[in-house]
This record gives sequence, structure tokens and C-alpha cells, in this order.
Amino acid sequence: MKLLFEIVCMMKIYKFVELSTLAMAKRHVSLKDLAAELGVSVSTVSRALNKHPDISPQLTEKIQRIASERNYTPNPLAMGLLKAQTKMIGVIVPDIVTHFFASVISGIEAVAKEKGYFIVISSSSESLEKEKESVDNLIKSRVEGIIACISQETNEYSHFQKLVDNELPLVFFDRVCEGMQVPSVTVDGHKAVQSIIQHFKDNGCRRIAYISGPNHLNISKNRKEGYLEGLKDCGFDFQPELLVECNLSAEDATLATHQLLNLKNKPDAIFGINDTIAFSAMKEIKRYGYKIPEDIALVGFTDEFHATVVEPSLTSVTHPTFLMGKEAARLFFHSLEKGPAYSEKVILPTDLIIRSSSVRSGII
Amino acid sequence: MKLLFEIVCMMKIYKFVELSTLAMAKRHVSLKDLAAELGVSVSTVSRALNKHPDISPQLTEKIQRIASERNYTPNPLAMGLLKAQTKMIGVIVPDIVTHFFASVISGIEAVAKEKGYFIVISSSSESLEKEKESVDNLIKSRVEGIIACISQETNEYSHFQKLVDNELPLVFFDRVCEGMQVPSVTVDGHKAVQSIIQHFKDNGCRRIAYISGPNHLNISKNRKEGYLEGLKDCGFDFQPELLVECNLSAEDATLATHQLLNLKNKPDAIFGINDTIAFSAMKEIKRYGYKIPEDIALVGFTDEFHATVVEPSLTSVTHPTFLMGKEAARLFFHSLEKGPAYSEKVILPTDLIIRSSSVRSGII
DNA sequence: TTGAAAGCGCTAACAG
DNA sequence: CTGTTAGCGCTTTCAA
Repeated sequence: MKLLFEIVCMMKIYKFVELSTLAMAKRHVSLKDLAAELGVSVSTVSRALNKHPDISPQLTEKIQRIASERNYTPNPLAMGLLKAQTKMIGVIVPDIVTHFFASVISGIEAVAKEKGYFIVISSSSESLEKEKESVDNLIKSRVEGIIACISQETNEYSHFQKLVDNELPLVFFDRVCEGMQVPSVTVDGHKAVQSIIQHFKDNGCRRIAYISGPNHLNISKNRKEGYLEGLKDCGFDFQPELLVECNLSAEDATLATHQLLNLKNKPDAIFGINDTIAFSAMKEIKRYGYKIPEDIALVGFTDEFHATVVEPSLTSVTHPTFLMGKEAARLFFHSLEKGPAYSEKVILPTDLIIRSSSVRSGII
Repeated sequence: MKLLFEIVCMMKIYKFVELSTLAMAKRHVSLKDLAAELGVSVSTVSRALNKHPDISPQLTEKIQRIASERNYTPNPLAMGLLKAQTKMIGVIVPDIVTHFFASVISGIEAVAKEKGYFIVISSSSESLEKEKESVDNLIKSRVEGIIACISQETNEYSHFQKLVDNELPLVFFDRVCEGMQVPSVTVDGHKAVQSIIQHFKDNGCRRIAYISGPNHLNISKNRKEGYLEGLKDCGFDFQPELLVECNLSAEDATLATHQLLNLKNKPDAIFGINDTIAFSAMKEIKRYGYKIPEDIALVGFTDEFHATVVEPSLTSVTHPTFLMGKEAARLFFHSLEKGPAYSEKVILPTDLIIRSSSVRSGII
């Protein structure tokens, strides 16, 4: 019997060495280690560390001291397994290198951190297929839910519906799946664009063009509505040739601008659905030798950092990006608490920041 | 006895309902669920799914079919607990909204994904204290190691040393802790800056200023060496007043530029340690009414996307950012395999991309 | 060929 | 006040 015991011990030691070599990392100290060192049971240690009143104050103090000396931290995997929660939020964005998304992610992260959650970022590269993969992978990773901004290709929502069916919290920001009953954070694009049109009018513009995004996206729709209504408010007729659609790439925006500049009766103002589009338009307008804003006034949307660096500086609509991320995270945690029925929609205000690209000194 | 059994069953059901309500998510199917459905043991299911030869082909086929029908996916928490590996890589960056870091992260993610790992991003906000917190939090999360770019404040490395002491893989990119024996990916700043100085000379510049970063950072040191050596190569004397240091913020860069432009004998060329600095310098130079490049030629470093959008377009050094991320991840996995002794240093080549901000048409 | 049992780290119900 | 036990989901001996 003693021999058997020794063999078991040896095996354990052997196994430990092997594991440690394999994982190339010293093992974290566990409750068991502490219990062995202190000569008490694992549960006593557990209770002491959780400040359970049943344990004597002295013992509690002693256990906590040793635990902190040994740098004990609870193993999140064990906790996760036990509590059936991973403390992970999946975040799906079209890409991570665009300032807008990076900034929203910062906001999400800030709130998540507070709550002891961390985020797993997955980018869809603006592709529906990759977005579906991302959802699957995140589910496999056992995230507790997902915060997403859909790709520009996304026109069917089965993969997101799957989340809802499984009662996993789902929150959209900026680009949402319309018709799905889930929480979302967006900005009031409609109103923002109306004020842009008014601003153009104030600066003497009469032929106002709009470079829009894919029609199935809510952001395209909202801003288009704002465009049409803004024109009406100003007493301008809608000219179909002044509304061009592009996917959200810089290349396509260049083509769209090209198309506008080649019109027999070219526009004297262009509004791009976001700053990336506006930057491309700016390059192309300059290439044609037109002056901004004298020949063509230009306005973007989202107010990227570089709006102030380009020449002329770009008038744009501020998106409260960091706040948007924070709100999205807030909705996420609400959803986690309140369950599937919860579907609050937050609409954030925007602000038109007027810079050189749209102000004609002769007018104002 | 039967009664007892029923009570136990009821308790289980009760507990399940409670949990499911609490977690607000349907439970994932487990091996146990499959085993119950198939009327075999858990271990048989496990073996079948792992294609263990001991299980009969028919049974294996049947089990695999049911498993995929039920959308079974192994619980990574359970696996992690068992194998003592989390498949998570911690990534620490000064911030996530700068294009450079976002792009490197994309590279890291691409390789990680391939290997079935996912990354947990933590930003230090260029603060040493937050960086230390990040390291601690990531260790607590049981990441298998860390890939980091140190904050600009970081001048002591105890928190990173802790990782090394615990034999956790650690890889630096771009900004490294010099003296630590760990793998790293950097660019050859020395050589790159030498070629910038040569380029300035070719364009008739004689008083070449350099806005540098914090002195303790390797990138500052390398580029400064390149600057000094470049001057020597070109037969220029080093003028101490033309070398100003700034922290890497836009505000400080503005001050530094201000300082240079107020010199009695002002520079006719400025090199900024990165594009953010160069953009600020550009704004300030314009504000003074100087022409770029005629009065002052300007060159940046890192080649951000917006280098082509500013006016004049900015000459800069391309950083292979995505590749840098991929290399960092590659080194990470090597380190994971080969253990603590491994400390390969990768130095990536750069390229000087010449644009309008530094080319004087009269000269070339 | 398959099942039972132990154990990864942790908590909580139960029993002293 | 403290220890024993069971179980979260999984793999892996050992036993049959």
C-alpha cells in the first residue's frame, strides 16, 4: 500500500514536470497549494478569501496574507466553468484600423473593464461571410454575448438571429439590423444631414450632391432621408444624378466623385457619408483642379482626427464615438440582466463642426 | 431510495432552470448531454469525437453525426482547465486608435486566428502605471503570454521582468525594453533616418532639424543615431539647437515646432519621429506662413494612411505594420514552443516614400 | 470495444 | 467554526 502511494506520488511529480515543460510557464498557485501550506482544507481557504463570516477573523487574516504573499489569483477558467460565465464580450467590427471603430472599442473596453469583463475583438473585414465566421467563433469561445457593427455586405441576419434564439445578449452600434428586436446605439443621421444641407445653403450652394453608402444599411437610409428632407426644407428640387451610391471604400468613393465631377452640370457642394469618403472626394476634386470650398464645398461625417489635418480642414459631423462604445456596453450589461425581451434603442446627438472646406468667405 | 433519487432529480432540474434564468442563455450542449441521448458513456463520446481508434467505426460515425446536429462544440473553459492553457495572447499597446497600432494588431490577430488563439487587447494610454495594471490583469486572466509595445513613459521594466521570471512568453514590437533577453520585432530606424538626411541634402536642405521622442525609448535612440550619422555622411555639422525632444503628443510636437521656428537661424528641413508629430509640425509651419517644402521641407515616419491626404502630401518612411504584427505573433509562438531561452530579434526593412512635402522642384 | 473514476481549480450544500 | 463531498465539462488512465 505504501509502495502504491509512492508510485502515485512519483507519477504526479512526473506529470507536473511534464506539464510545466509543455506549457513553458510556472504554474499559478491554487487554493490547494495554499491549503497544503497552511494545513487547512481547500474550502476553508476559499471561504477565508471570500470573507465568509464562518471563518475566524485570525484565520481569515492569516490566509489572506499568505494568499497575497504567494500572489494567488483565482483561476478564471475554474470560475467560469463553475458559474457558467466567461466574463467575455465578443465585439465584431468591420475593421479595427478605422479610427471610428477603434474609438468605439475603447469606449466598450472602458465599461467592460469596470465590470470585470474583457472583450474579444473580431473583425469582419466588411465581409458577410467573415462576419458569420466571427459569430460562430465567438459562440464557440463561450462569450456571454456580442456587441456588433454589421459589415457593409450584411443584408441577411440569420447569424445574428441565432444569437437571439439562444438568448445571448446582442447589441448593435451605428449600423444595425433593422427589424431585429435588440438594443442598439445609433446617431440621428437624419437630423444631422438636414443641418448640413442648411449649412450648404447658407454658404451659397445650390447643387448639393450626396455620396451615399450601400442602400440596405440603416446609416445610408437615415442620411438619405435627411438629405431629401433637407433639400425640401431649403426649397431645392431633388436631382437624381446628384445622388450616387458607393460601397464604403476609398476607391469607390473616388469613382463616385469622378462621376459627379463629370456631370454636364456639376455640383457646387458634396456631402460624403463619412470622412473616409470625403477625404477621397477631396483628393479627386483637387486632382481636377477645382478649389474647395470656392468651386465645390465639401462636408463629411464622423469627424475623424485627420479632419483638421487635411487642407482645407474638413467640415464634419462629430460622432460621439467613445460615448457610443460606452453606451453599447451599458446596453449590453442591461441586456445581460434583463433578458431577451430588453431592446432599448439609444440615439445619440451629433454636432456639425464647421471648418474651412465648406465656408465661403465671400458669403459669410 | 427511489424517492431520494427523484428528489435529487428534481433538485437538478430546479438548479438548471435557475442557472439558465440567471445566465440568460441556453446552455451549450455538453458531452454528457450527447451521452445521455445516445445511451453511451461520456468517455465513449469523447473518444469518438477525438477519432480514437478503439471506438467502432459505426458508433464513431453516429456519435459525430449527432454531435454536429446538436451543434456540439467543446467547452474551452473545461479544456483550458484540463490542459492548463487558455489559448489567449495578451496584447498591450499604448493606444488602439492610432492607425499604426491598430494595423499591427490586425497582423497579430491574423496569425493568432490561424493557430486557434485569440487575443486580448489592453491599452496603456501611454502610461507606465496603466501598463503595469495591464500586465497584472492579463496574468490574472491566464493569458499564455504577452506581446507588447511599451508606453512612452516606460523607463523601468520590473513588470515585464515578472513575466520572464514566470517563464511566460513575452515579445516586444517597435518599442522594446532594451537589455531584456526577449524576442522583438523592430524596424531599422537608424538606416531609414540616414536616407532621409540624404534625401534632404539632395533637395538642397542644409539646416536639418529633428523632433525626437523621449530619450529612453529605443526608437528615439535609433533614429537619433541615424540622424547624427546621416549628418556626418552628408558633411553637415550637428547643431544642438536643431534637435528638440518632445513626448509623442500632438500638443508637444506643436511646441517643439514653435521652438524650432523661433530660432534666429531657423531650419530649412524638419524630420518628425513619426507622422503624428509631422502632421502637427505641418500645421504649425503653415500657421507661421512658411511654404512646404520651399521654405521648410518636412518628412515623417510610419506612413499613416493620411500622409496622402494632407497638403502637401507627406514624405514618410513606410513601416510594414501588418507584417510587424504577423512577425510578432510568429515570434510569440516560437517562444511558446522553445521556452525562455529563445530571444530572436527581427529587424524589418523600411522604405522612404517620397511625396510633395520634401521635394523642391527647383532642385530636382 | 466500452465504462467507471479521477482530476484540472473552484464553490456551496451538507455534515460535523 | 471547519472539513467532506459533489459537480461545472472534459480527457485519460485503469478496469472490465
